[in-house]
Amino acid sequence: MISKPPGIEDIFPDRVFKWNFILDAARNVFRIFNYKELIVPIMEFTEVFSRGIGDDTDIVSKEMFTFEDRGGRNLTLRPEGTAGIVRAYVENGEYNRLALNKFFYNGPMFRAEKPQRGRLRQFNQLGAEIFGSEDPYYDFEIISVVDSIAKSIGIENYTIQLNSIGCRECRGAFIEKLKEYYSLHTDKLCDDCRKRLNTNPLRLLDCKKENCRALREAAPVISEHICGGCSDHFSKVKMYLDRSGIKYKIDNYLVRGLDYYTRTTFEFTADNLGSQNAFAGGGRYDYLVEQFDGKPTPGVGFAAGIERMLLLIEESDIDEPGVDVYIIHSGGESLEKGFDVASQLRKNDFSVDLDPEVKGFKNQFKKAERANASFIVIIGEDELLKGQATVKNRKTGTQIDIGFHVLSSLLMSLIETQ
RNA sequence: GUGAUCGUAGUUCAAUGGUAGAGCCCUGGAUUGUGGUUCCAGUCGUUGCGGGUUCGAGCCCCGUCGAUCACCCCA
Repeated sequence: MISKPPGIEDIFPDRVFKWNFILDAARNVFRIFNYKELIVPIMEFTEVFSRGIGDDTDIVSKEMFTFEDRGGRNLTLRPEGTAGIVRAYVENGEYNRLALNKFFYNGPMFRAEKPQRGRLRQFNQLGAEIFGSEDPYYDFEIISVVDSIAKSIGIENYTIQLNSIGCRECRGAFIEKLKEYYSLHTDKLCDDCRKRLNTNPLRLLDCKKENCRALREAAPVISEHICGGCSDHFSKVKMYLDRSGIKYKIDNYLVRGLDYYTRTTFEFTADNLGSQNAFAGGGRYDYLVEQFDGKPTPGVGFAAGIERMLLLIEESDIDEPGVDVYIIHSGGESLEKGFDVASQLRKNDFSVDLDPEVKGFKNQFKKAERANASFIVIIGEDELLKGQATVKNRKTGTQIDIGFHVLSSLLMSLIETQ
């Protein structure tokens, strides 16, 4: 038997329904906040990601599905959404059309990681990006959008972790201080952290090893080293959050694994996700557009994992509605009558199902049950003789007889008034 | 990529190295027209795959593939 590759899922209807519930809720939030949908390719030139995300990040250095196409071009299945959107934004000169753009997107992403709970090789994200303003209001707005989506799909018990990692200038100075400090203690660092000291010193703060954690206690703290501009920016973000009643926790050690972030970074975490505890994350990226040779344009955005949100609402009973009518018949003329009713109702936008094969009534009642039908129409020998069909309201159990000539129209009004 | 645990029917799980089984699901019947409760019967297997040890392997050993969880990292 042929199976699917590791870390890739088939999604069957019961999960698809919840999936669409999440997407619909998100789309509604995006509408409320006036974001427009953007659809960009799943494949890009590899350079889009190496330049956008950073060559030294784990994602680029060891997690991308990269291949040569038949023309010898170096392509990669997108590991995240932002880089491709920035590429599209720059390539199409969107900043010449509007000073400010608010986009949202959703779709599959690919990372060649070892799968575990909440971590897949093909996973789906929905996210948004704002281009064209460095106003802290927009940092708040992005967080507020995620918060609204989480609330509207019924996720409870999540925490918003918030940090500012500074801008081009002050971050550089902070990193120097960090390097200075950790260089004095290289003997106590783990192997990974010794490498990080050169490649990505900010990540030193993120290490979970005991020794490294202990060292962190006395390490320079970022909030004390960001410049006045960044500090002011961060205060305003917090002010907006406070005003709108969105609770958050400052986490000076929140460092994200993509190089493009500046100033505000945030994560939405939930306890019951296992060790992959973030279901959304994002932040500001004021230099990313110029890194793609675009006109310098600040930006801020987020991405949320659909499968992880699905894990969080798995227990909630969001049930797919059933069909309006299920038709039970005994073949021959009774099937023909049932067929006519089904056609009539379907033309009028009602949902109907039936099994054309002649089976026992018990079998058909089971199917009506499984289809979660609101009404069951029974057309058998007796009904044909009487010239009336039996209509049963499945929830109340009451049934009435209705003449065939008014059956369709009466059914429709019954469904609408129930 | 590293580590731990685990792979038996569609599914959930049994089976001191000695003939592969049960619940659920599914199909049919008890009930010649009223489903979600009973009762009865039936279908479904190269025990993930490949080697090895043994008179004999689902069970032990090696390899391989896959899954789960954790590390790493992130959504």
